[in-house]
Amino acid sequence: MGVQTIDRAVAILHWLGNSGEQGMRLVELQRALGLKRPTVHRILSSLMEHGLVSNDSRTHLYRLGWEAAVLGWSSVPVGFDLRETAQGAMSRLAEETGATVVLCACSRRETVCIDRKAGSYPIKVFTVEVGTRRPLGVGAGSIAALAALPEEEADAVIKGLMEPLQSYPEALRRSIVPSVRLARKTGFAVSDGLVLPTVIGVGVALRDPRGVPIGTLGIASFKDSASDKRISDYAQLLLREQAKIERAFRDKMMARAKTQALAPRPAALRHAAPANR
Amino acid sequence: MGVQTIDRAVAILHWLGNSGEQGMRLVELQRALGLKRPTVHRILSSLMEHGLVSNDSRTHLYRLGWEAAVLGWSSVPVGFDLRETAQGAMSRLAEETGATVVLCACSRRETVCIDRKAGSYPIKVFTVEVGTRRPLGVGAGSIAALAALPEEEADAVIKGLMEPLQSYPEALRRSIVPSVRLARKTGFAVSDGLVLPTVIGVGVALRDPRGVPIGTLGIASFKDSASDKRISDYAQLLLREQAKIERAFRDKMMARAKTQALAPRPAALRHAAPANR
DNA sequence: CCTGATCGTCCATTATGCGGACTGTTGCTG
DNA sequence: CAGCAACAGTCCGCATAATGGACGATCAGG
Repeated sequence: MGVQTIDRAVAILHWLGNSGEQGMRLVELQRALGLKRPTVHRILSSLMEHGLVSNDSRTHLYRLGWEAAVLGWSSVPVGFDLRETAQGAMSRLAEETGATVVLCACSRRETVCIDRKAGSYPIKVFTVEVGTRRPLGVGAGSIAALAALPEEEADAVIKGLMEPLQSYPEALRRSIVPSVRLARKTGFAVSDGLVLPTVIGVGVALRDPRGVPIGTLGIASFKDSASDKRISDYAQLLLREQAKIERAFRDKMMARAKTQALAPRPAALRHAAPANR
Repeated sequence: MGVQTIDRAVAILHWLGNSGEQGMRLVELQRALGLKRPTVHRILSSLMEHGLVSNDSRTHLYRLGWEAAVLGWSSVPVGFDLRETAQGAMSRLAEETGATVVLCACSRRETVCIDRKAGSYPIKVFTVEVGTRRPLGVGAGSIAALAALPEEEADAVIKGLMEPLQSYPEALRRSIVPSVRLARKTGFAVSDGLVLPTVIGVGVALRDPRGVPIGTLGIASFKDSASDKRISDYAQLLLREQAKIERAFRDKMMARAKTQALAPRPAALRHAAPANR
């Protein structure tokens, strides 16, 4: 089905994204992928030639490169940038709660952290870095995203999730089904110390105009005597911002639909050429 | 050197980015790449499986997919998002001039449009869409980027540029060297009807804290009796915003350097795994 | 209903990518 | 500072995985 080399290259890109600014060494990647060193090295070299991967020649650490960012920017139609659209929400939430706000994008059966904002509260909760990938089901926002799927689809996804969740505690795995059920009713999800013992998280899903979850918005704070009380406050704030963001997407889409009306279908050849060799 | 399949996959991604929302048909890609149809189709299928490419099943048009955006977001350390950082500048410029503002990212020997904002002026200049790739040398910002390179490097790049610029008018090619020289003195560049006859553009380079050009900011408007006079006004505004953006990057980098101080080097294996089969 | 365009799939061939084995480099340790 | 261990990078013969010619399917227009 897939093309072996591309599958491997994409896997490498995912791992490097997940490693964030820290980066990864060649052997780490080798072990992670279960491939031989020369193979990984060759693919990395190729990706580096294209700028998708960069390599700190001092430390030999590999990271995602500038071209990965460029590819992303050039793929997002003006106004549909999730990170940008959620900017205001993130600032307001960090300001109002003082806690840590996390924005993730849904990526197949995972979520990827794409932005993070720390509030003023002196003890920061930094459970995830930008780039971190985690299977759906891990974290409050993630649960909310599952709850936003059509019930059958969610069940199917959850079934397939048990394997990647192997490395997480069983308590987390067992909590998914009931948590999702609850989130379907309330519209938000809570993760009470399941991912990290002392951390409590509240999250909502962000849906595109068709209702498909494309991201999550969450607030993380330390568990203490007052945290139970805070949960509902956080949830209210999150639901408010969720509405704003989703409306922004709807509006953008409407505006777009108007200017396009009925676009020409067959489309003759374009000429201006990307100069890749 | 490179891995054939990866080279081809990246070339496809570049072409699809360049085609923007319009998308491309299979045969167009086939012709563009000079490959056989089954080959292109197989690579496309693989990229689709990974979500990097999407396919409108009604029109059979291929476009960049959601995962391309996700990859981009997850690759950009918080605060170093060019598109986001330039947001304010784009709005102010569009507001103040009423003209069309264009933001590009430098990508090897090309520039890629990554954002666009139309001012209030009733006749819009839409020469480029988000995603459009053009060789360096085409457009005012592009010239400014060349001028921001060390002189020797710029000369080398310009030399290698003549081939991809084949499809552009000779007047444009001949204007590059003198335009770059001028831009080196003034700090901005002007493209007077060279890309499109009736359009005049002014642009500046955006440099990272090391001085390397990573993007361009430009203003495009129609040529008329007053346009000569407007050029210097536009240039002043652009230089102002250039300073702001570059300072923002410098500040972000400083802040980052502080929190990191001396990061641990060897870095043990991380466990949390991206679940790509 | 035919013609001419495109999209998608099959499968034999072979060029392409794979990985075992070697060399070079870095940094720890006694 | 010699000696070792762990890692980065390169070479090249072999076989596997990608290639592309050929075929069938689909759709639009005349």
